[in-house]
Amino acid sequence: MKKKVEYKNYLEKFKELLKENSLKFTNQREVILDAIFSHKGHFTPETLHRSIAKNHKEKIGIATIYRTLSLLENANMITSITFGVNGKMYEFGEKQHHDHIICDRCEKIIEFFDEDIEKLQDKIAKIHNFKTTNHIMQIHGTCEECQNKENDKKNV
Amino acid sequence: MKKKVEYKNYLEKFKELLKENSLKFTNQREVILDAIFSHKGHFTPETLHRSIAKNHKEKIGIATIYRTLSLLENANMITSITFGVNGKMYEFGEKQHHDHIICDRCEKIIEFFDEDIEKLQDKIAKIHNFKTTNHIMQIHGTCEECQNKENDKKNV
DNA sequence: CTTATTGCAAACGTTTTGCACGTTT
DNA sequence: AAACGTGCAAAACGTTTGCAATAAG
Repeated sequence: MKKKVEYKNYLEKFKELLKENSLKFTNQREVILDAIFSHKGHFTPETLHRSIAKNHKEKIGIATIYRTLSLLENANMITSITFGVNGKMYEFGEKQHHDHIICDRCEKIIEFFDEDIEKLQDKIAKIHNFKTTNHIMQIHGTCEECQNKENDKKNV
Repeated sequence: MKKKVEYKNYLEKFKELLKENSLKFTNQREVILDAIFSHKGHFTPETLHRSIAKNHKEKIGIATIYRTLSLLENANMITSITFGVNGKMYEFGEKQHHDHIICDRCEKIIEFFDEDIEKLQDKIAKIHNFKTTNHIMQIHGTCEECQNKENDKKNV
């Protein structure tokens, strides 16, 4: 029940966004919004596209996916993160800002938030007279699981 | 004079790297190394390529640039940073680890280092039993200069 | 003379775009 | 009806790769 209500809000917000900009509420946009909402965690335009192809009868072109994702990102309803050189990842937005720990072996993503780091970032921006719009912080390495796997191999 | 000596060290280090891996010291590689060294600040494979085309008579294929950059990055002689989705940036390596403040208007890059942030990152990695290989931290926003430009416009 | 390296062009994966057609307002 | 959105295929972008020719060890 709770989820239903949340989605309604999300959808309402989206509709307002469209109205404010004289954009149109189309079936495709609704399907994409729904798919984003029900997609747990992180997704790429590709995974979203596949997930829609699987779970909805409507076939939506990849170009429309890209266009809608940009729209939503600009409206701060989703957030994007860039890792390497191969594409962007998105995540359902609106939640509290957080940063990422990324396992380069299994590509697992762990989210974290640290008040002190946030404060230090603000301090540094201030020192340089910088007006911050956002920041990126990623810790790359090997997660516990993958470390264990590596050790197992060595001990054979 | 100081620079000359530094470059010699850099070149020596590169030659050792090659020898250790039974790789060859080619003219192209020397030119690329030189170009990287004399390139102030940050560069992309493209800018490096153009700079070589301009300042050296030898024409070097873009593929060779990419291959050499990977080589140098793996050997930790240069470092790469990824911003958006449009390609990598490199910087002359070996120097102390640092992070970046990026102006999204004029694309200026300011480097900074903060001991406390580093410590906090280690702390967080430890909490999650993560073995860190490196981390990325970027503050995005508008630099002082660009803020002033914007204000000027408003006050016309 | 063996092995690595190069340049080229083709392939790659992701993202963007032009355009004729469809849909929302 | 006007304006915006769509799907498609083609283009664009940075990057990687296969290959035959070339250069270094």
